[in-house]
Amino acid sequence: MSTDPDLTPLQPVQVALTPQERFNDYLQSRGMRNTEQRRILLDCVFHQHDHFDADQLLERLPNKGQSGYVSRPTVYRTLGEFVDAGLLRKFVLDGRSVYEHDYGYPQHDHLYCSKCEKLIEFQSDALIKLRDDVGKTHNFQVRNHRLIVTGVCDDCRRGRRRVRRKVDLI
Amino acid sequence: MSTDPDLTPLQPVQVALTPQERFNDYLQSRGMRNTEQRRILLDCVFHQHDHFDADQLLERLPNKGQSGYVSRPTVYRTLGEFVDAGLLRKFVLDGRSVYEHDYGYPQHDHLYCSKCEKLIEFQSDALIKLRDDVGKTHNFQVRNHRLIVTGVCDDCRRGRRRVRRKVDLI
DNA sequence: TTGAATGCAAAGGATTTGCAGAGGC
DNA sequence: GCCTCTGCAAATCCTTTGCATTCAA
Repeated sequence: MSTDPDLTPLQPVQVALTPQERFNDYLQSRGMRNTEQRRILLDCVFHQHDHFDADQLLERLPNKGQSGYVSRPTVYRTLGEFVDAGLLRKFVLDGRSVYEHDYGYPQHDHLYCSKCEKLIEFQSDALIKLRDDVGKTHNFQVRNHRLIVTGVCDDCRRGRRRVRRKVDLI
Repeated sequence: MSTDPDLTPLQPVQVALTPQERFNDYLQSRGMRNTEQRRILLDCVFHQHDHFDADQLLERLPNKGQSGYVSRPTVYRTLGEFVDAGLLRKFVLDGRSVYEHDYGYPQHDHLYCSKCEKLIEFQSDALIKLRDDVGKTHNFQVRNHRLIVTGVCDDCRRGRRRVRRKVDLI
């Protein structure tokens, strides 16, 4: 390989269906309904690639009373459905549930900057192998894993001032 | 090495001070006081080597009204102090904060069985190297990491019936 | 038409905080 | 005696739930 894989931005994976199509299949297979709220949330979630929590998703949506509004309980319920449907992955950071694209996106892990709270994605085949090897050694059937490497990112080491966000764009 | 390091139970690390001595140093250096509650909790926490959360620690202590009782807020406050003092490490599992020995115990990671909720420790130098290499590639200053590999443990694969606990002994 | 989904309000669980009294140093 | 620590009660934060109404199929 000529370029370092850890510095190549993660590339989308080839998938047969759009997230919308895949979610429709999921809904139909379970006798669930294709409601306006589910369409709004799916569009919002797949409109940009980033990490977000329920609050941040709510902030991107119209306020109460306006058209396109979705209530907080419905946001929580629907995020759970997206995870079930294999569209999103969820993990916990500083006590909040954080979501990221799963469908159409490769397996990866994160560097987490404790100064600016930015998440940086990286992909490592060696980690997958390591994890599987440890599993074999313990006769443990591996389903998945979650690695978060905490430290200080390049920007913060250089002393750059930047807005501190709860969870940053990549 | 003749034995597989992943199957050798993790061995304590040589340390100069007992946890009690180290915590006393920590308290003195900050002008904090050596109270009975702190002594009770430190003894309880280092009396056995396992993973536990605040509730489980409370369950091991005398009830309200009895001698040796420590209130819930004090348990939470003191666990935070133990983490600050480098005695315990904390991580989040299924929405609860779980604590484990840090002082006098080697860096390690966990296999987490989603059936019986048991935690199995393993140590991997290759993981440390991998994590440091990824950090270098991104000019990211690594402080620490947390890897949890989820799956099904040996016992559960064999279909053994066992009590399902919130967080099991190792 | 009919059962599923929504929004509201309220509950829930884990953890934290304000404060008055207790207790190290 | 001073100032920290504790226990109590209440608050907080994030998330979930019960229920009457709305709405997709």
